[in-house]
Amino acid sequence: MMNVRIGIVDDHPLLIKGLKGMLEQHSGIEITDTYQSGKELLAGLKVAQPDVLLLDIQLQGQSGDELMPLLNKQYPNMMVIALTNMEHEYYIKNMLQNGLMGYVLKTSNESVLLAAIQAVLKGSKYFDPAIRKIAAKVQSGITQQVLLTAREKEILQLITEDLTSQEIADRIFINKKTVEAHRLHLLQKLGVKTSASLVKKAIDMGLMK
Amino acid sequence: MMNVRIGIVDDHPLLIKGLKGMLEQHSGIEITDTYQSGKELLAGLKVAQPDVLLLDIQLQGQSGDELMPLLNKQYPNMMVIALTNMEHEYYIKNMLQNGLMGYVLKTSNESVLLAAIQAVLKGSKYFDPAIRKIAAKVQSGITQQVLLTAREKEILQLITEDLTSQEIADRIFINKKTVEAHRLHLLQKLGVKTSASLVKKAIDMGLMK
DNA sequence: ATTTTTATCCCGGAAAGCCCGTATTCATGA
DNA sequence: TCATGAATACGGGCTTTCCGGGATAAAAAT
Repeated sequence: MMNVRIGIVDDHPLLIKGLKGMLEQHSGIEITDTYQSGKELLAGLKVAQPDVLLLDIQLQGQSGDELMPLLNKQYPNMMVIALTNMEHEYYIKNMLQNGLMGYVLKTSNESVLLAAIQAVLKGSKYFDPAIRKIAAKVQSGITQQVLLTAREKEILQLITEDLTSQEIADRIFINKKTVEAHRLHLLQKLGVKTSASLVKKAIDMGLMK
Repeated sequence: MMNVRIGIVDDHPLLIKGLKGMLEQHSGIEITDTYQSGKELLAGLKVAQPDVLLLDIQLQGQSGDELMPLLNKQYPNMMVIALTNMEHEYYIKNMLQNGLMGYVLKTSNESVLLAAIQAVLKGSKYFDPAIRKIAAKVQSGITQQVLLTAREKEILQLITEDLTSQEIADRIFINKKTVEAHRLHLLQKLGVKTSASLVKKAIDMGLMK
């Protein structure tokens, strides 16, 4: 394998340490930087950029899919591979639209990760076998992605925090009827008829933690 | 450190491989077995038992907190340390009641894990600093465990499946008012006032996946 | 430049959920 | 055995959500 400098972003030090030890046994691979948060990453990249970045999505603070647009814009030559447990269409689509080159699940083994690294170095995209079906669907544009507006996400969050529409309205200074309209749109977008199953479905789809 | 044989149960091969490489750099530590599922674990333990078992909770198939009672009964001399992201009281309590000796979060670093291993080898319990407050609360018996009846769990499940009280009533042949009574008890037990946040809380507490 | 879409906001009425009761059954242990 | 509590079941009354409308302004597409 050609010489490659790799960066790792993950909030699990145990995983970083393990991954580092593992990857460095391969000649040509060098782990140049590891970061435990988005903040650390952004600071570190100003100093030096790796060729390939392994990026977890679930990070405390700024999440991977919030970071991705920034990375794509500021460091377009850095190949980013998502290394995560999130296998929801929502994230795969979001990340791909922002220049992600590879997607590897943490449940995969070493050979998959190495294959992904080699692929993106050649400029090709790489998807974990376990998510190829979803990735193909997403890339073909067949999916009609459920996209929530900022306001809808905000309402959804407050709904899970045990607030009624009236309480939400008071909190964010809009009419109660408007909150109910947002609720209706949430129900329609996720294809359910009760707020209870809305929450379940949103969690299942990865729209919220 | 004294000689110790360690087993690891986790469905992330990357983490296992990394952890193994990391721990084996310490003299006296030997990783004798690694398992990717509860099934593999139970089969493997029949052949040989490690001194310390690092057990993830979120496993596909049988989860760690389902395995724990079995392990405690069949292999009481094996010291089990939970190595997981789950930091909910529900799990900590459940696991501790079934003989768990240590609880380490995956967001911790190497030294915490080593400290946990050393502690349990001496027969003491060890908790990750990040969860000591919760652990103390659980051990002191202050918490009153939320216990749902079979009927309540059944209703809760149907609520998340997008059914109204009337539909649930029709499905299981009871009066709509009775369903609403169960709903009320669910709300009271979990300390919320809407079904939407009930679902969120139930998931957070691990009462359902 | 003008259509089309999207996000946000508002109303009225029907449906469902929430909260106060009470009743019956059943298991437990004083 | 009889008291206690817990689980299940049901009713009335009030609140909230749900769902049919529709309006407006901003952004995107043509």
